[in-house]
Formats: sequence, C-alpha cells, structure tokens
Amino acid sequence: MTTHDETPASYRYTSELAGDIERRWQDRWDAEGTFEAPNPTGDLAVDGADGQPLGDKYFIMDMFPYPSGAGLHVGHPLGYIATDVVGRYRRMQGDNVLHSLGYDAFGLPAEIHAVQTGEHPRTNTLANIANMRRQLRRLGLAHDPRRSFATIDPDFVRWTQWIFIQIFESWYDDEQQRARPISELRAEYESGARTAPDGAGWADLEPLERRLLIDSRRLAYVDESPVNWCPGLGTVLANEEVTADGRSERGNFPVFTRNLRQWKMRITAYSDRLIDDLERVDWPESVKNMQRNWIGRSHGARVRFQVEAASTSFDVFTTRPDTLFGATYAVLAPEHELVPALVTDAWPAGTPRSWTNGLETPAEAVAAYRAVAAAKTDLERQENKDKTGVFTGSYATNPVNGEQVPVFIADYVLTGYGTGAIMAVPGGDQRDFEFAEAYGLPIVHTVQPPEGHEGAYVGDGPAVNSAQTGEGATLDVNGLNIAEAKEAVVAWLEAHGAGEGTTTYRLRDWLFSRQRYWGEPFPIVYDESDQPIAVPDHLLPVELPEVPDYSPKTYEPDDADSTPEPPLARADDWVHVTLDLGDGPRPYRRETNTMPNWAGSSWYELRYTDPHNPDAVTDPANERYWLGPKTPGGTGGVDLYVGGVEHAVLHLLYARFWHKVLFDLGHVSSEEPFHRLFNQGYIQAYAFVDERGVYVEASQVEERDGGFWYDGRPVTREYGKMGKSLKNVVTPDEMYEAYGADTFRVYEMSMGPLDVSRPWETRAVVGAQRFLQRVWRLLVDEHTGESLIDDAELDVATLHALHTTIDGVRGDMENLRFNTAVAKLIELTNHLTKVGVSSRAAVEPLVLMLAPLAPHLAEELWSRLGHDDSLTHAPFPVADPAHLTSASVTCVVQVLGKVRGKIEVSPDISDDDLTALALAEPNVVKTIDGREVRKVIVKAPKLVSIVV
RNA sequence: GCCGAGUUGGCGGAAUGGUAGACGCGACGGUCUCAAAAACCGUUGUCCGAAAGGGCGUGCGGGUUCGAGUCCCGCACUCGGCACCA
Repeated sequence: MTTHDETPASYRYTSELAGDIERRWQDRWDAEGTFEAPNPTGDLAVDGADGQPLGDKYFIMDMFPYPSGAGLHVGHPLGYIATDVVGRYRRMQGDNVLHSLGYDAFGLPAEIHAVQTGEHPRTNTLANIANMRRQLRRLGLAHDPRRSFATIDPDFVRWTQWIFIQIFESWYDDEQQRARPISELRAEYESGARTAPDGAGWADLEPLERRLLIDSRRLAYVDESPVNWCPGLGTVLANEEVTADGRSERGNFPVFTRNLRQWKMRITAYSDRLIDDLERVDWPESVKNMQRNWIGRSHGARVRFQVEAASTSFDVFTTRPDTLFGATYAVLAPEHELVPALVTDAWPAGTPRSWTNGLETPAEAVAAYRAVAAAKTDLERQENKDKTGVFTGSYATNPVNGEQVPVFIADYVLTGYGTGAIMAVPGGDQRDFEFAEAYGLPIVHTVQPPEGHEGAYVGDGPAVNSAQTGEGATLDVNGLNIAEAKEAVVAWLEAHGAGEGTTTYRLRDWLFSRQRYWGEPFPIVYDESDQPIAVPDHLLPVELPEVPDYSPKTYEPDDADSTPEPPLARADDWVHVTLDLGDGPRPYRRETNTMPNWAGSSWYELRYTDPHNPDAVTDPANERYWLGPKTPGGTGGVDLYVGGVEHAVLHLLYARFWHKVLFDLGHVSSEEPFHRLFNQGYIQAYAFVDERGVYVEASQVEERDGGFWYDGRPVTREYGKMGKSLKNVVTPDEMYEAYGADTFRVYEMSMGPLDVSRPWETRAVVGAQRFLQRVWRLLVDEHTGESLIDDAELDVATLHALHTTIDGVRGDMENLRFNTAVAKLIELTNHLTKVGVSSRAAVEPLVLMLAPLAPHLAEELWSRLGHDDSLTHAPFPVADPAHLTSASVTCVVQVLGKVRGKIEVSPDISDDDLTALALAEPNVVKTIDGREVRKVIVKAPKLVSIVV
C-alpha cells in the first residue's frame, strides 16, 4: 500500500486515518453500551424503569454463522452490514432495536478437526468464535454484545434440551389442530374418552402396552423405519439433507435406505399449518414456493380396490378420481405389504408372456422382481425411467364399473408416497401410458383429447367414457369438466363406501438423531424395558462426556450394509447411569445419539430476547414485547430476518415447526418465528486457471490486451464461490487495512441490490473511498485539519438537492435499497463539492444520512460539528416538502413519441401555456414540418406529446 | 417435465407507462509534479455528422398505447428449487 508520510494533505481521509477513527469509536460504543437494547423485564431491563414504555421495538436477525476455522471472506458480512444499516436507521427513527449475533457452533467441521488433531471440538470452536468476533467487531456492527451466545454454551444447550422435552411430552390433537401435553392424552385414555386404535381400553392394557400406546403419539418419538444411512459420514441424515441424486448434501457421499431405530419429529402433523401460514408472513415468494413444494400437499381421493379372489383389498391414492373409468390396471410398489397376499399360485389362463418376465409362477416372478428392486439404490431407480414390472396373478375390481383389472408390481410406484399403490389410467397419465404400451394394456380416454392428440392427455376437457351402464346405474360424469367430475366421483365413492376424498403430503417426519459427537445430547434415558424417559429438568443440561475418540465409525462410502455406531456409545461410564426418577435410584442407559445441527437454530430467535434467563427460554413479557403480534391476528415474529436462500426448506421449516409447538403449548405468543424474511444475494468472485487447468492466485492476475495473465502466461477467467480451492479469497481484514471499515461497508452496500448475487471487484472499492474522502473534505481542511463548516444560508438549488436526497434516501432505507441510497448521497456530495457549500445546514443532514452506512466517519464528523453525544439516536433528517419542487423543470417535448425538444418551464405552468411553448420550440416546429397537429397530450410540467 | 427468478454500455448496476444508461469501476483527455502515484477536473451506449442535428439501441418475434426496459401473447437462453410424488 502507499505510504502517506510525504503527502502534503496530512489530514486526508486515508485508510490510516479511517482506521484510527474506527477503532476509537468502536471502543467508545463498547464503553458506553451504545447498542444495548433494554428489555421489559429481567436482567436486561433498565434499573428502576420496570413498566416504563420502551418505545416501538424492532427486532432484526441475521442467520447466525457457523464459526469456520477459515475465517471470513468479504462475502460473509454482506447481510450483516445490511441489517446493521437497517438497525442504525431504525434507531434514528426512535425505535428500540434488538440486534445481536450468536454462533451456530455445533457441527461437522469442528468434529472433523477434532478427529484429525485430537483437540476437543469445543477448544477449536471457541477459538474460531473469538477470531470471528474480532473480524466482525472491526466492521463496526451495532450489536448488543450482552445478547450474543453460542449454541454450544451449556446454558443454551440446557434450553435446547428443555424444548426437546416439551416436544417429547406432547402429542398432536388432530381435532383441535394443535399440540397438547401428553398428560392430557393419558388422562383421556384413563377416563375412557379415548381408546387405543384397536379399540382396547386403558384398563385392558399392560403397563408396557400403555407406554407404547402413549409413546406412539409423541411429537418426538423413536421409530424403526426406513432412513437415509450414509456410511461415508457414519451417520443417518434427514430427507432435507439428501440431494435429489441420492447423495449427502455434506460430503457428497452415497446415501442408502435402511431400516433403523431412530428419533423422529412429527413435523407432518403441522403440514397444513406450515403451508397455510405462509400466507401470513412477509417472505419472498420463491421461498414460500419451495416450502409448499417440499411439503407437497395434494388433494385427491383414496379409492378401495377389492381383490375378491384373495378376500382382501388395497387403497390407491389418486389426484384424478375423475379418471376412474379409465383405470385399466393397478400397480403396487414392490415393497407394498399386501404383495405376498396377492401373489397367486399359478398364472391365470391366457396371461401374456410379457407379464411374467418369463418365469413359471407368479411367486417366482414377484420374488425376482422384488429382489432386483431392493438391490437398486434410489439413484438407480431414478435414473432408469424405462417402465418395468410384473403381474401378481391377481385381478382387482374397479369400483365404478366392476371391471376386473390386473394388479402389477412395478418400481415406478413408490412405497413412501400416498398409499404405495396406484390405479393406472394410461389415457390420462404419461407414466401409466408408457407402462401400458410396454405391457399391452388397454388405454381408455376419460377426458376428450383435442383432435390429433396422441398418448396420454392430461389437459382439461369434457369427460367421456365415464358412465355406469345397465340397471341401477348411479354414476355418469360424461360431459363434466375435470373439477366437476372429480367432485361427482368422490361423492359417489363416499356414498358407496368405496373411497373418500383425502389429502396427502410429500413431507416426511423429521429424522432427528445423528451418530455424531459434536451435538446436543438427548435428554433421554432408557429403563430396563428399553423405553425412553425424559431426564428431569433439574438434571439439565445433559453434557457431553469426554471421549477418547470423537469419530463415529465410518465405512467405505458404498458399504450399504454397515451399521451406525455413535461415538457416545463408547463412553461406558456416561452411558450407564443411576438416577432417582421418582421410584428410588435405578440403573438407566443414556441415549447415545446426538441432535442434528439444526436443533440450536430452530429456536435461537427466542434466546436473543432474554439471553440469560435461568428460569425460562424467555420471559413471557420479553417474548411478547419483541416477538408478539403487532396487530391482532398477526403471526408475530422477528421484524426482519436476513440470510441466504440455501436454508429455504431446512432451517426455516424446522424453526417454524418448533415455534408452532411452543406456541401451541403456550410458551410463546407468536405463531411464526420470522415475520419478514429477506434473502441476500451472494458475493462471488472471479477465479483463474492456467493452461493445465490449475487455479492460480487470483490477486496476482493482471488484465491487459483483452486477456488475463499470471506470471507472464495467459490464464482463463472463471466465476464462482470465494474460497481456498479457487484461490480467490479476499478478506475483510485486507479491506480494513487498505481502505477502512466504512469504505468497505459503503462499497458492499453500493454494489447492487441486496437480493442479487454479484461479483467482487477489489479495484472498484476505491470509488467508495473517494466518496467518503469528498464528504470529509467538505467539513475538514486536508492540509490543516481545521473545520470548513460555516453557517451560510443555502441557495435554492442546494435546498432542492438536499431535500430530494433526504426524501429519496428515506424511501431507499425503508425498502432496503442501499445501493440507490448511496448513489443519492454521492450525488448530493458531488453537488455540494461543486458549488463549494460547506454550510452546517447542508453537511449536518448529510452526515446523519451517511451514519447508517458509514457510522464511524459520521460519528467523527458529528463530533466535529460540535455534538458531544453519539449520533446513534439523533433523528434521521426529514424532507421539507416546500423544497422538493424546484424553481424550474425541464419539459420534454415529444413528436410521435420521440423526444424533439426540451424547454425550461416553471413547475406550475398551465397546460395551455406549456402547449404553446412546446409548439413554438424550434426543433419541434422543424420536425412537425407543417403537418397537421392531430392531438396534443400534456402532462404538465414534465411532458408534452404531439401527434401529427 | 413442473414451479420460481432473471436477460439493460467494456464491467457492477439505475429508471411511479413519459428525457434509457442515475451512481460507481474501467478507459480516454487534462490539472498538479522533475517524474510517477494519489487527488482533482472533463469526456465516455453506438453509428453518421465540423456542428446543429439525425439513425439505431434494454435477449428474440408479435401486440396494446400518442409513448413500452416497464403492460399483454409467444419464443430462446441463464440461474435456483422439485421431479416416475400418482
């Protein structure tokens, strides 16, 4: 960097001076507790001010970071700067602003580091947090430091575990559509108001049966079912953590479906509310859509198909009950539990050879097909879209027309969705059509396809071939459109006991256990009957034991038959524990799985509101003040939540679920955790590869002659994430050093709209620095350091420039358009520089408007303007409407829509006067060229449009 | 395939249906300097023109309108999500 010793302007706003100013103000803000936000009650309430109004609240949150050992790059702070600008602006509007930053500190990288080094993950994580705090403090973020925490803090873990127990001790009442305490369910069983699904009364059940009955209803439950097992990571994963091609999102290892006993959360109970309440929050439409998509609600019908020969029946799910007359066969998933019952002893006479796969009996054919299907991974199943299947030998009855339709098994029907069985309508479904073609099955259209249409027709149209015939016919939907026909068929099915309208969801229950060390232990022990019991409150938090080895047992990534083995299982002394849970000291076994990374982030918004409360997650008064609904019927929640879109269906869905459980149980007054969500874009960066395809250090690449060069050799430019592997990292520390934090903040905010990703360009940062230097020069003499401020009155043009800027910047601030706010402030600064105005009446509002964006410089100039206090709570300037109109405006004169002349006019000129002036403008006269003026559109004073 | 977002100078981007390209970077020219850097001033969509002025321009093709980057219809491409979900 340049040295400034010889520069004549020794009071210039250089990076050194900026650094001095910034550090000084950061220390002062800390010392004075400038950004501490008072609570209504508890340890953060203002002494002696209990019950005093605190003013309007504004609660801002960033998606909290994982404290990575690599430190920050310039992309990370983008959202933090934006929320900081909002927070500072709201404080100048008089709001009580809650803004802090915690750390999401459990997680895989720390565990991997621990496995490699033997160092406890806590040690490394705490060091990373300290480093990140240092980097962020230098940015000058207006956070309340008293409210920061990390999810690994024992005090935080205690409440994560407490919430887990609340969920464990609840069940979902479908009638009341809310979670209720498990004690109320037990009471209903005991009183006889409710019986077991098989009709058994409470008194008929053995104690263990009672427990199993209760346990089966809990919102957090242990269940043996197919889960995503990832041998490469040595742990199971939630559906949300598995990519579309069947690999782990983390590490990209293959994932296999295995039946394992694991913890789950009954998030599916909340499917409807999670979808419906999206209408009530202020979120980007794209994220709402992703959540709707993920939950995948579809309305349709369940239809019963009888199999007389086997004296049984199966249900299919369809979204198109209107096409039932076109169902010419049925398909079960290969894994469907009814398959063995449907397999006949021999092929029915006349069975086509293609239906048997060439095998002698249905039993052989089905067994062979099931074996092949089971051996396939999910990925293989997905990749092979050719329709295959085999006939079971059984026929089922189509309930509407009595037709006997063959029943197949085929792997294009999935076991996990709907009922795992379908009615196949080749006339109206492309997949069924392909299967029917391959197996020579009849194709019946039930919606009239357009002329010349081939294959399955999925569009709307009048129903055809859809009427019962003969005596006692009660169903005829011919001529109805799809919606009408659906309704009529469902009504008929319900009236005849053959099915009913129903809704299914794609969402599965949330797999909640992981075989890892570095996560929250479950507050659960098992008794001698191997059933889970919650650890009592006074024994929380359950802390992680010290273990010799932090690693779970990992396997070859494609070793599908391996079995998860959590590291905690090896801590014998910890696992086996004697507790007195009310009936004397007894031996128990601890749960050895840990919670997934998402646990802490599923409720942390609550802890910011009352971070040290020893008695509750948060005091109800504090929760109500910071998160409660602002208007009756509102959802409540954080006023502004900013983060990346990558959490659209993971964190944001989980957090909504937990929040709703806590709402149902009466612990919070808000129905949603985050009322307004904003997705910031990413800062990406150019990277360069040489002729071998190896990345070279991006900062050393030169651009010349229309190409890029590294060490004298040509390189090609690529674009991607900032990171070590692309050798294109730029750090905030480098920016502080070269330009100062304020310049860095202004540059990041001015690069473009907050929600758009954009490339980092270090050489453009200087533009922000030049801007701040111009502001500085308006107030301070660069050579002497003396003040240049005077008390001169402002001229009309400057008044106009100032007030339109105030007006515009306010609007931009409200709408998070910081890039245009910066542009307006630059314009004002350039105007003042040009006309040589350093009057207090102009520069003081400029400094105040700059304060949210470049707070250190603004504070420094504010004090040079003679103010002793921080400008944190100084009022943001208000535009005077009298100065928003200027003395004259440029009127554009168009002829046939093209601009042909401009005239300076008074803003309150009359239409007639303006028309006359426009028609007299020389170039307009020339363009009209004597033609007849047919029409004149006047939008005084800005525009006249002449039609000839 | 379905859903969502997008496509504007050399680059990042700005534009309540009303002067397209604010603001910034870069580039070019200048001031200062022995010189360079920094800083400052000016020019900068493109083509024709000495200038005045004019032609063409917001992914492509249509449409509505006195007037379209903006509204409507169709298409292409890019990015994100979902996907044999019945």
